[in-house]
Amino acid sequence: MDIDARIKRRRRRGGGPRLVEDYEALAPVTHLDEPSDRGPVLERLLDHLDPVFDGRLPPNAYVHGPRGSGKTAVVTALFGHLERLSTQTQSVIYTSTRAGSPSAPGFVYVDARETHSEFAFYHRVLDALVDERVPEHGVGTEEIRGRLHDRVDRSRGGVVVGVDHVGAPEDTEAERLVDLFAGLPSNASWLAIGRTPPGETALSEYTATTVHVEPYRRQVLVDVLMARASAGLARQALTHELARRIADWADGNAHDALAALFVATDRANRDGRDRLTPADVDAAIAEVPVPSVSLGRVLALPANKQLVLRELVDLDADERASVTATTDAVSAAVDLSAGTVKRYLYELAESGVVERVQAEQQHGKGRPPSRVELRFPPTAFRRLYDLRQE
DNA sequence: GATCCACGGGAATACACGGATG
DNA sequence: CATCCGTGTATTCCCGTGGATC
Repeated sequence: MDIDARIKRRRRRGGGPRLVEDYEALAPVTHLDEPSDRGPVLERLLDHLDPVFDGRLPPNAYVHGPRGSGKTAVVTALFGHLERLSTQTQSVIYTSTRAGSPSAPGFVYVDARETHSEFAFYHRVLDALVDERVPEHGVGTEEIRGRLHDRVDRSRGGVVVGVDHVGAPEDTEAERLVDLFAGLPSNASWLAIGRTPPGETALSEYTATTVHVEPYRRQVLVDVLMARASAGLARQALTHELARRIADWADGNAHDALAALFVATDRANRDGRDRLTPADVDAAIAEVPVPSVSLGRVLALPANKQLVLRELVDLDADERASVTATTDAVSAAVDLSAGTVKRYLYELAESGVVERVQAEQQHGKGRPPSRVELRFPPTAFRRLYDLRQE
């Protein structure tokens, strides 16, 4: 680690007791390389991917389960390991055969929250497969798709594309994805991950396998919390008792549990304490909305939308009394036009990041305004956002 | 010069209310 | 009394433009 980072860490804790060893390790959006206690799911995913170990492609698949059940945690970890294995195998083969064509399938993880357009999707997959940088401008979608086909057709093993956070069924999301997947090379198969049960999404009509992920059981969730605490907090900072308290409340949702731990930690840290108290935990639990949108989703938003949210979390009640008032307050602080800020707010409400709550109509004239309420814990967002700006 | 996409801006539509109208 | 209309506000929808990048 370089000296700057060491100094920064010292300054940040200001010589007081060091509660937080590592905010990143503690963050609800971070996934550990070895997720705890998702063994059975891992086994079923490996069963599905088994053909890979004979150099063949598995069929398409759909993984589904409720919020915070560890879908992303297990898939990112698994794909990470497989990709590492794959590149190692490739280099072995590369040195022992004359052709440079790799035989082990590649594994690419794509977060649909960050790749909205067709261009972005193919770009992401191609970028993960090749060493050279893939241009983001000046070249059309078809060109990128063509390059991707070339690259994958040349490989013998093909590629498995994992697409996480695929959307709700009502919109045309499933249709769009099917088209997107149809544009992949023939030597590719996909694994989609979402919350929608298979019967309710057209996606499952194209898959041979579906894997269901169950919510965490209470004791397992306690273990998850304790593992996080030991990765990111000072020793003894989180007691078993408090972890149980969080787990009871979170009801199997690891995201919300970790968010509560994160907020509680922030509170204790601000007060200069070196361990969490029941009051910290209670306050944190009160701050996490139910239902809440995942912080990963918030932090995957375009930069300027996050900027708007960053201002929003610092506004006081009367500045949030209506969309118009909020627009005025935010656009005064930010280099965006009022029109854009307002549109953002409506779009954020549409996607569930914030919620519009209609005011009790008071001043007779006109349609009654609605105020904007957060669907995520503001303390957690504030801290994570600020950390990422450094 | 080509391309993507974030912004900006404005038109169209929805909603609430009170008063006018049949 | 039921319905329509005008006004004012909120919300949704759409698309052209331009910055950034290759």
